[in-house]
Amino acid sequence: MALRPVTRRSVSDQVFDQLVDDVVDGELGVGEPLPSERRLAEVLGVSRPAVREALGRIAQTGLVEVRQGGATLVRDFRRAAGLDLLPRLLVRSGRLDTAIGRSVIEARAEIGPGIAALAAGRGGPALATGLDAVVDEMATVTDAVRWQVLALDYWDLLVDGADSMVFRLMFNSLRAAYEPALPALATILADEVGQAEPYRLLAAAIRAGDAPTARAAAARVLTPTADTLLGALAAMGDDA
Amino acid sequence: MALRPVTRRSVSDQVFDQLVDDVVDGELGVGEPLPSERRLAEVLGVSRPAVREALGRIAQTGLVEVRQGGATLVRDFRRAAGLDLLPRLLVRSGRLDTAIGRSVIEARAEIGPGIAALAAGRGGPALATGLDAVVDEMATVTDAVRWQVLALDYWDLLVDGADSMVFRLMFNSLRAAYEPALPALATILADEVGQAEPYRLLAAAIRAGDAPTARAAAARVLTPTADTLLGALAAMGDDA
DNA sequence: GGTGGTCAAGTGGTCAGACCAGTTGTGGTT
DNA sequence: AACCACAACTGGTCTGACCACTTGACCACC
Repeated sequence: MALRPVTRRSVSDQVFDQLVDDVVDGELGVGEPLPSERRLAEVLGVSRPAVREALGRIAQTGLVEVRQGGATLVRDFRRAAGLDLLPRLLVRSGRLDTAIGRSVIEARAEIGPGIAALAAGRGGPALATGLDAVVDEMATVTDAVRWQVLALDYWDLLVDGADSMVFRLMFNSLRAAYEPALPALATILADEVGQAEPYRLLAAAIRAGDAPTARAAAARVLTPTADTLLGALAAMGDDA
Repeated sequence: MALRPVTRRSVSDQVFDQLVDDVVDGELGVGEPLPSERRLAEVLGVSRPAVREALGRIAQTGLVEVRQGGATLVRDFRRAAGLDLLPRLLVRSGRLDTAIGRSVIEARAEIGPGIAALAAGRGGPALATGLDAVVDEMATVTDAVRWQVLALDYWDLLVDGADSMVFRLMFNSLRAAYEPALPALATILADEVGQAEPYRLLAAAIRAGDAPTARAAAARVLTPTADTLLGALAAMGDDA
């Protein structure tokens, strides 16, 4: 019996979801006005405060622009939204957007080595020891999902070692985007389970404080999985 | 007569600002409960809906966790927040945080070349022509702020050419972070005004579809300004 | 023909007070 | 000691009212 926490969605959460989807899917064109708060409340069968709470969060996301006295206008999220929007773009109405998935994988492969290089210069042996501990556990694991979780833990440590708030926040945003899809990812990447050697080499480069080697080692960690995932995405795209 | 738009801050905006600052500055420790909504409303002299709108946005940012029935708890934003929080971390209570400024500059220098490489593979001559147009204008400009704005326009085009939603959203977040500081940046980088040649070389590499050369050219665009800015930040840090 | 003033209608901003729903701690019961 | 019931919190939602602002139409006036 597999139990999972009950998820309760508040009214304003549901309004938020619905409006975000409408804006992101382009059902509401850029520059067009949203219905008034009162009208939305009436149509959706909720109170105005509930609508307002949702709209306030949507405005913060950069999807709309609200102006007192005037109508609330739809903005171009490609220009105005920040990385926090990524999770909602990646899986849209239950389906994974392959183009966005591709960009996530590319960004991961592009940024990871930079993080490793910074961490090599700043983490020191303490970081390397922590990484090795994770790798030791990875080497013994057989469950594909557990493997992915440990890989995330590994990168979490690495990002800490890079001592960069920007990369930390980027990592958080990216993790939030693909954590929901982690079980699916684990299946696609099942063949990689147990191949801990690249991770160990990266940790060694970190211990040595060798930034260029760490950069290359990180690329060797990331590139194979990136290729596998891009291949899987391409296959999905063909189906659709 | 230099006129600028009047900025009106709503009550819930002010509550939002205040609470974000308190959490980010660590005045409210991680795991600690916030005062109840009713209490906050009373203490701040505003209505409960206003407090709720602010809290909802703060929760979305990942700074707190609200649970019906229980208290609202402070989370560790280093773990939970996304890149959208960056602007509020970079300038905190009017002051620029040098450690975070450093990480922004590092990230820019690290990611820029990757974007250029992607754009070289996807942008084509059309992109290069657009870039050249911006460079042509840069070459004629003498105002330092105007120069920075054009540089941003240049990168905006480049990011479009990379055809990557993740990099686009990252760029938006980073731009949101340092756009407020742009006048100050322009002063520090005044010496770079007019030096458009690196930008032109990058555009040429894009036109040729030569990703490795584009990567190197982007590094040559970014590294000098990064060094200058890091130096300025270090000087600021010494003062404090 | 353009300028500025006036006004009504519609929009978002804020408030007060009430009630529902869920959590937590307390104290009694077994 | 384990369990349970209840009271006193917490956040969630609604209603209806009023304020502040923008918009557009209309109307003088120059």
